[in-house]
Amino acid sequence: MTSKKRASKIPNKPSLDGIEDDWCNKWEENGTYSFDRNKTREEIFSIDTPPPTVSGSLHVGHVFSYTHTDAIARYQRMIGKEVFYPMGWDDNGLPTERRVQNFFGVRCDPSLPYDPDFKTPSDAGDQKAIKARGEFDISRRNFIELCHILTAEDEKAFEALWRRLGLSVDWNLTYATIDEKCQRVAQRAFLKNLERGEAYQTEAPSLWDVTFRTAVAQAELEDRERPGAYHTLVFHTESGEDLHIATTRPELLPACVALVAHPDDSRYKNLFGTTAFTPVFGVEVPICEHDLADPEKGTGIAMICTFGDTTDVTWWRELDLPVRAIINRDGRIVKEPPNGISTKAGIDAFKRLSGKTIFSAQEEIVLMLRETEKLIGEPEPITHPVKFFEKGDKPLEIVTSRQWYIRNGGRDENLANALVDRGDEMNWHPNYMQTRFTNWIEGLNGDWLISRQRFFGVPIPLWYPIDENGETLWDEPITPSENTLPIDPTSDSPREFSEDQRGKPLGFAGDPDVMDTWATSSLTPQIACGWEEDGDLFQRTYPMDMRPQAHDIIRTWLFSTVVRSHFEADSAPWANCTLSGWVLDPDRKKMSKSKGNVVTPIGLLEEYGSDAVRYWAANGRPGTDTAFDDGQMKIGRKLAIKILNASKFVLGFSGSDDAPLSIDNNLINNPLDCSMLTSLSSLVNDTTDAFDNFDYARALEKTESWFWDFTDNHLELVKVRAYEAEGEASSSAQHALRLALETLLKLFAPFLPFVTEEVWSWWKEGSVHEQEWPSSKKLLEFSGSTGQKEITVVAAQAIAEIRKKKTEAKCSLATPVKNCTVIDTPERLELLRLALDDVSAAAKAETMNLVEGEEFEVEVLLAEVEND
RNA sequence: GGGCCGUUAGCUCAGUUGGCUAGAGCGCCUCCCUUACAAGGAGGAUGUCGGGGGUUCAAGUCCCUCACGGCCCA
Repeated sequence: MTSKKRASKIPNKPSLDGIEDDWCNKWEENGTYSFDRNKTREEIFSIDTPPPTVSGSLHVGHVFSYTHTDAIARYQRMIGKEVFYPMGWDDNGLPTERRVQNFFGVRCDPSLPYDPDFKTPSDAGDQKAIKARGEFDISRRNFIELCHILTAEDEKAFEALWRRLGLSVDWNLTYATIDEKCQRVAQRAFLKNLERGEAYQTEAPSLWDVTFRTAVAQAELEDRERPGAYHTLVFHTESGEDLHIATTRPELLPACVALVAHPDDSRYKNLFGTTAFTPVFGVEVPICEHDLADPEKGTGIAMICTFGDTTDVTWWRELDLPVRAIINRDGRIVKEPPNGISTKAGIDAFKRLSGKTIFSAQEEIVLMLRETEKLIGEPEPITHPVKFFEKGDKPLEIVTSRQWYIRNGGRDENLANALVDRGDEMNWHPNYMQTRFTNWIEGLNGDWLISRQRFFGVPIPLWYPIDENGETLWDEPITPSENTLPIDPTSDSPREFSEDQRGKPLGFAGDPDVMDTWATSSLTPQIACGWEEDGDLFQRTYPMDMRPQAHDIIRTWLFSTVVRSHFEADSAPWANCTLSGWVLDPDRKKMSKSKGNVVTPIGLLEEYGSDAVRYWAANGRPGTDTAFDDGQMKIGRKLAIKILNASKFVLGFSGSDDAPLSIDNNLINNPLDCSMLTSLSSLVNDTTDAFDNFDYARALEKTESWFWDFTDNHLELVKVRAYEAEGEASSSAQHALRLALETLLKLFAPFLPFVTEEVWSWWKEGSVHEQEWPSSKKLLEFSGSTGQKEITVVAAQAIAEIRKKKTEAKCSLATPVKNCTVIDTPERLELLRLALDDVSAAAKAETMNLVEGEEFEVEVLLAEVEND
């Protein structure tokens, strides 16, 4: 435990300035956080970091939750685990695509051939110039190349921020979800899903965003309150009576395939099984019963259209109704009337709608209903929830199209139960978060739609044969062999064909779609651990030990990752799921760019220092939302400075410059010193338990509290004795202080990696982050039999009381005490007696009297008071 | 409408299987330049533990209920 370093390494005026750059560089040079893949599975702690979306900007929420993970990573490293801690970038997906379009002023046209001579637009980033020239079209491959150019820049900025924050990531293990390896993994996993029947395609109604022209999955939906209006339409029953139907979407009247009411609704019971005729179009539709019909809504009887909302889809499926689709993928009414509309009046009426947007179609149909007097009264305005794509700004439509799905239990109870059970294989921190996972699975009502009609993503790795009539045979996909992955079916051709057969009769067609981003990012454990790429690494790291994330992605990312591991490995992907909360602004609203309340992390790191920001973050309890509070960062900075100063003090007793700052346990024999170490030993116990339970916040809180008590009381009490140049009593104080400091630096290291490393470097070799976590058992051994924990408590109370008397007398704490009398129980006096010299010295008391009594009380006769 | 979480000092939050007089920091007030620290230190005041009911010798903690806030989903 000796060190060759000298006390002269300790700066005169310790400072936090610049320590981030210094230590980031040294950690990189020394490979402090590099992963040693020769360790066995038992020795390794593997962390599945959810890759942040690189085209967005990092915000304090990222800093918050990634700090939590890093604290745990550092703890695991110190208890001897080889930490596998890779970082990824999620650059795959729509946000990147949009950014690339805007930044370079280009649009992707997947039908264009790849242009190998394409040059990056010279006016990239110049919005004015781009606006002047307008966007131009490029091929998918060229577009993706531009995506790579832009995300590479983003990744550099992200990495710099993470390094500055002090994440102990091994930066040699970085991946990006659009890189070649990730594409290969995603395509391989898809092909395996396909082979096992876990992936399938079907022509089905799916939610469609007309702006982005893409299908949208259930997990990407959000409800937004929108104004609407109930229009009351007049249908006719087969016996010629009027039937009033309230609808918010009269423009879908030509898509009406049935009417529906609740089975118990006495108003309509006698109509079930009969038919009615739609107004204007005169189409005969059945009147059905279904318990999803709400007797309270409108007139209690609703029209079912293909498709107005997801309830329509349910009714259509369960009541086995025909399809009369009238909305195309642009969100306009189709040209030709759907089957069922056969009268001349009906066809003429439909012509007035075709080609119109939803909005103008509604105006037109209202006009027609008025003309035929089939609209009762005025539309009644209401506010109701409407489904949106979370990134979109027009209501979703439901269109029927051919899409790929992966089974997720939404249509298969056995699978759903199996996935719920996977939740039991994992430890959830905090525990109650598992309920959200279970509830989400139980609430699913469809499989996972993974095809996206976008460009920047992993292509669905399939081709389809074209028959002699030029019809594409969608049901007979051609799969690539695994060793050719990744492929792009729009530019690569299947091995049985040549490129000139693309799109021709008896040739082939490539699947034009890409996979949902989650279809790749749900595979991060497979990607990071080298599934089917590096079997040796895989068996050392998978299933992973830990996966952190914010609680809002339980239903998306967490869930889909469990689905993929369930299929691919028949296991849960991780042993532990940790959930972090959100950073809220002071009004308790979620911080977000659109609200303009986002603070840039780099500014915070520069203003308060990385340790201070980490301190704030680490105070956020697992799973608990935390208000953004720069006051906490100021406190964190204060704590870091206090650590510097206290360390300087503790290490400043070495006397002559060439005395090594050693720790010799045998020299620690003073009862107060031993008592302090006993107390420290139980702190180590508490923090170790907290960390083992992934409760970093508790570990920090306990350590911090103990540390402040240590500086306020113990340092003050032993100060005089420690200053004595020589002697046994002085040595005991000095060596105990050093042992306490060494221990504290280790306890703080997961939270404040910079300041602890700085102090460590003053007197020790190596990195504090590579040290062994303190052992409470060893500390107990060092403190020996005299280490009664209460001595330090009693002594601290006595000195605190004396300080209080001095303060009440408005005297300096340096004021000498003529006589001090402590009244207390015999047991406590016995303990105090063991530290009496230190208490007396710290109080500057000439004489100390100990008097037995019932209650603790201190009487102080101050020297100056006597003189007055 | 359902699920989950929260409500403790002016503010931000601790308070683990129920157990001494409910705590910390910030802010506020008073004092102190003391040989680690004035970007510091010492001390002080501050509570209907959201409301109501129940279980218990004992409830901030357990149960019921209501209110408010947040998130997720219908």
